[in-house]
Parts: sequence; structure tokens; C-alpha cells
Amino acid sequence: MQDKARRDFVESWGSMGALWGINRSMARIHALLLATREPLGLEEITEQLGISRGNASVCLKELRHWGVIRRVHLMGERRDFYIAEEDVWSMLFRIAAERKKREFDPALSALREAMSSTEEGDDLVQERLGELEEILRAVERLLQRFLASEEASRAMLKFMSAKVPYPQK
Amino acid sequence: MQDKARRDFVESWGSMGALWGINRSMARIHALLLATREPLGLEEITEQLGISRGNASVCLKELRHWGVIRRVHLMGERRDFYIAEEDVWSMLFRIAAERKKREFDPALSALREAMSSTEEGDDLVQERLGELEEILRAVERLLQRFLASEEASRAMLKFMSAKVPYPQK
DNA sequence: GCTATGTTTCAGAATATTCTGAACATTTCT
DNA sequence: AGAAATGTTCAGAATATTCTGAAACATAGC
Repeated sequence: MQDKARRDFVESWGSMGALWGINRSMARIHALLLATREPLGLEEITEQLGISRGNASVCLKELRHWGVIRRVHLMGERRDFYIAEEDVWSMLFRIAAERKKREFDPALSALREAMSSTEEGDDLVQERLGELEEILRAVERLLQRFLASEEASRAMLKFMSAKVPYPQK
Repeated sequence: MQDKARRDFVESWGSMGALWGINRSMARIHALLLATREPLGLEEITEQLGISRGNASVCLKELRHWGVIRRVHLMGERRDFYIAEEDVWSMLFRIAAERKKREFDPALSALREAMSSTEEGDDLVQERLGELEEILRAVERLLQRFLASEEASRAMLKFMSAKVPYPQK
């Protein structure tokens, strides 16, 4: 891969990390490993990305913890090297699952609680919260399926990327 | 609605704001307005949420800009009052559209660029990036549909919250 | 015009997040 | 054992984000 393309990819991936809540450095390291055939050592990573050893070390550990990279040992080398796991799914899953649990579920519960204690006849509030609940319920189902199993989510992905996955009109 | 339930809802909604990238104060104000029948003035909002006038003012403006709240005028009152729009969709749409454009699209482009400049025979990298591209492509289609029109997204929502929206196994 | 009431703005304070780098730990080599 | 190479930790620096509050601004009523 050309250097420029690789660098662009690394930076874009870094920015995109925000979308699912992982920080810039982690996302950049992940991207770099994804785009590199050869295992990379901590040294090369800090050089190529211009980050500190400490930062790189922590990020690598965390990426390993999410299961998206793997530490490997090369013959004749003392250092640790890292490669990306082929399977990118796991990261998305685990992060999604975690965020759902921490951010989504409590909000949905609180919303339902709020709805149940809405006074009779307060139609306006009922209606607003009802609509919201409908949205969140749909999202929740979607997430539940998506997070149910790898197999299920693969099927779902295929299905969703097909041409017409739901009835139009 | 009971006060405790309302407060819980406001706080949960506030935390959940992070999920779609709006800040705590904005989300809390939005929740408060959603859960309140009567229009609220800036004063009441700052009191109930314990935030400054300045902050409240900016958040209200931005919420108005996203089209999720509306400014109203009450007879005999000089102050501005605010109510939530019944339609919660618009916010989710616009925010999603904006984030897609700013964070998602560039990453996908960069990924494709990277793929196209991958050297022949570099199967490993090809495979990894290919898988990623497949995921992102599915997500993109999903988003495109979701963001295409309100009607389309309503249909989609209904569809997705139904019992079995895609072929199992 | 002047005052009362209400809103907006924005510089800088407070807070949260991310990163650095030096100290320390560990392993391998001599 | 000592030295060199490598990895990890973490206190606090750097940065980014969010919030405050006081001043500027707007408008209505007298």
C-alpha cells in the first residue's frame, strides 16, 4: 500500500473512532496495524504515529483487551510485535454492548418510569414520550439482535446491505 | 408526572446524549421540556437544572437550531417560553446526518482509497480491509435509507421493531 | 429618555480527556 | 553481576470541552 493512502486511512480511522467512542490514538494504532502486513513493534508504532511510548503501550494493551489486535513473537526478536486480528467484528460488538448497557439501557428504563408516572390526561407528554419510547424500543431490538451472536449479526449485516431489505412504502 | 421520575429521566437522557454526541446540558434541557406539559422559560430551566443562564441560553438556541424545541410566547408574558416539538425524529436525523458526513464518509473514502492502492498479492491486508469495507458499506446503506426521508425511516423503524425482520440463519 | 425585564455573548474558569515522559520493572546478553 | 534493550505505569502536563457570570444588548412600558 502506498504511504499516502495508508496515512490517510489511519487519520480517518482515528477521527471515526469518536463515532463509537474510542480515542484517537487507539483508533490510529488499530488502523495502522490493519493496513500493515508485517507485525509492528511498539517502537515502529510510536515513530509512525508520533506518539509517546507510554501512550502506545496503554493503547496496545487496551486494544488487546478488546480483542482486536494480537501480540506475536518473531523468531530472533526479543521485542513484542502486534498484528490486527482479521476479525473486526469483535471490537464493534463489545463496544456497542458496553455502551448500550451503560448509556442506552438506563435511559430507556428512566423513560419508561417517567411514562408510567405521567398523570392521567396529560396527553401531550404521554404522546411525546410514547414516540420516543417507540424509537428506543426499535433501536433496542436491533441492538439485541445485533449483539446476540456473531452468526446472527453476520446474517443481519448481509441482509441489511442487500438491495431492498424492508418493505418500501 | 412525579418529580422524581422526571428528574431521573432528565439525568438519564443527559447521559445518553453522549451516544449521539450532544452535550449533557443540551440533552437535559431537551428532556425537561419533553417531560413538561407547560412551556418553560429560561429562568425555570436554569433553576430546575442548576445551570447558568448563559449556558441555558446557548443550549436553547442550539436545540432550536436542531429543530427539536420551539419558542412560544404566552399572553401577558414578556419572556420567551419553550416547548419540545412533538416530533423527536428530526433531531436524530439531523445529528445522524451530520455525523455521518463529518466522521463516517471520510473514513469510508479513505478506506477505499487504501484498498485500491494495496499492492497485488497482499492478501492479508486486502482481506482485513475488505471485511471492514463490507461492514461500513452495510452501515452506510442503512444510514442512507434512514436519512432519506422521514417516511422511509418511519417504515424502517416499524419494520425493525417487528418480531422477525430478517431471515434467521 | 429612562427604567425594568429579559436575552445573548464571550472571556476565562472549571472540568474532563488524552498524552507525555521519566521512573521503574523485566528480560536477555555478556 | 552489570549493562543494554524493551515494556509498563502513572503523576502531572497538555488539550479539548463545557460552563459560568458579568457585561453588552434588546425591547417594552412609563
